[in-house]
Amino acid sequence: MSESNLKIPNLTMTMKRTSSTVQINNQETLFNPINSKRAFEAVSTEIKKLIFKGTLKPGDRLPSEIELARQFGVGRQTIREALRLLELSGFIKTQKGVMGGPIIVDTILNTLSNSLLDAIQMKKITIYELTVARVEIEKVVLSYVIKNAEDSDIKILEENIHKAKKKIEDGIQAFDENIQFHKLLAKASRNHVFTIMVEPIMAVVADFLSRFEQNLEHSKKVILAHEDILKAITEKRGEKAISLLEDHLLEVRNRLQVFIDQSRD
Amino acid sequence: MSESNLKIPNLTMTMKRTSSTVQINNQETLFNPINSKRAFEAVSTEIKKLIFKGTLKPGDRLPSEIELARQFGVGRQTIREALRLLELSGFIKTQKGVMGGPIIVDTILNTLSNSLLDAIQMKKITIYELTVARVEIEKVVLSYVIKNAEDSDIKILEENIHKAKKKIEDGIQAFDENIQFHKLLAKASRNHVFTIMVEPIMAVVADFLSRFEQNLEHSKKVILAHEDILKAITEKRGEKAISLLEDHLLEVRNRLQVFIDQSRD
DNA sequence: TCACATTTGTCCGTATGTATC
DNA sequence: AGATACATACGGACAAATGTG
Repeated sequence: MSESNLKIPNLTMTMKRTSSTVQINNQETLFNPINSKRAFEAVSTEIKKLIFKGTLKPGDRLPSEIELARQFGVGRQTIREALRLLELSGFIKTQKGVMGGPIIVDTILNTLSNSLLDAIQMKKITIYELTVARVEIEKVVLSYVIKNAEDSDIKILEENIHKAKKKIEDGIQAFDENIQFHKLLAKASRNHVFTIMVEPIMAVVADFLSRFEQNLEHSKKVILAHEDILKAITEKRGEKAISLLEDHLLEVRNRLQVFIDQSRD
Repeated sequence: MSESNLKIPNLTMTMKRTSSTVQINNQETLFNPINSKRAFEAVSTEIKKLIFKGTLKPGDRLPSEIELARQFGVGRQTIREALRLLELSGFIKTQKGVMGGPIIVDTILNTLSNSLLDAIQMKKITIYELTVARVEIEKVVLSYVIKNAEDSDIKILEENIHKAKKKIEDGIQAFDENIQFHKLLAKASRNHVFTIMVEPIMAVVADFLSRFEQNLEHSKKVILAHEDILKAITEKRGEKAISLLEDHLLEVRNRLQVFIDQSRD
């Protein structure tokens, strides 16, 4: 399949001080400006650059560790540590075996969700904060859905509801579909920033909601709320849609209240 | 200072299948349930557990790599790869030298912002999308600033403006301070989720703005806008503040119009 | 200032397991 | 089934940084 006699461009250790991509460290970040970049960081950054530039795309195979070590002019351990960074950041996965090696993927949003969970476990973020932010962001998202959504988006949302209803008819809960609905809404806003922000939040919300014993009645209720919202969207009744969404989200928030109370302070 | 004759509890390779932390894989994650956990992942998970449990707290020093390798019954390379995961996740930093070693820190929120930045760069988000999202998110943020900001937050914002003004008087642009103002606003919302979201957005905005030749006149204008906004905040005039912010951001957006036109489609 | 010990950073060689052909 | 190519992992070695006496 994917050709992989890739030559990492002429970076054979051109990396002395890769003028790092956009930095966040403007100020007071108690971090690394002192620590001259380590080799594995430089390698990781170089590969990331190639991915950002589009030279490397999901599905592409990187050369094997040994070959990477040769091309970058570093040892294998360095390459391995660089790959660990890329893997944890959601840029690559590794496959063992003969046609294996590092493969470019795009699972950054998963990565984000996991980090969010870590942050919650470390109590740096409370579920209260998260749900508050969720409501606000989704309200904004919805206003852009009404502005920007195309027929295809509406169709996808309708399919989501349809699938959910079918499950209910079969006596199965539609948990995943109901979470998915909100992610699809974000996509329908046609703004990737919103998509990126909503995805990990919904993953965490799903994680917490899944700890309740769900029941069919509730699933059904959620679907009906989604249906109403979608209807208001198609009718371009913006304010109606937003108020429906708000009601819906506040109800979900109440169901999470147990967790919220636990984490509020 | 920090004692570090820590003995990692009796985990001398008890890790066969550490029942992985909270999972997110609800759906379509094409991921790892098959792949039996690798040694460095197991080590990483064990150490993370100790951090979550509170056994290890920020400031604590972990044993040296060699000692960790001994205690876990694995090689040093495995320990190093585990440390890379923990480092990138914001749980530890490493210091060289005699009193060095892995040290527990808590920079998870930074990690989150960095991941968001990766996602933004990966999705090839247009400046148009970015500025649209920025305006909306900052408006929400500001409404929470007015609700939640404490005197200390206001003070910090005032200091920011003061510092910026001083720079202008000295004939120096106050670029960083003017970017910082928006990050500080996010912090003053007292919702960490907003803080995390605004950070990468401002990083990208700063990156684009820095490509213009800035001038003192403009810097000054920006500071005055910030000052007006802050004044409206302290006077609890919410709507006024928001409309001022909106004007300000739209003006910035106009300055970016060149790029926006280029990237709009 | 100058050794000295400690610890990360890095390289190399080797062995093993595993997936593919 | 056997050969191949790859990740995974171990151990030894040395350089570089850093704090101590």
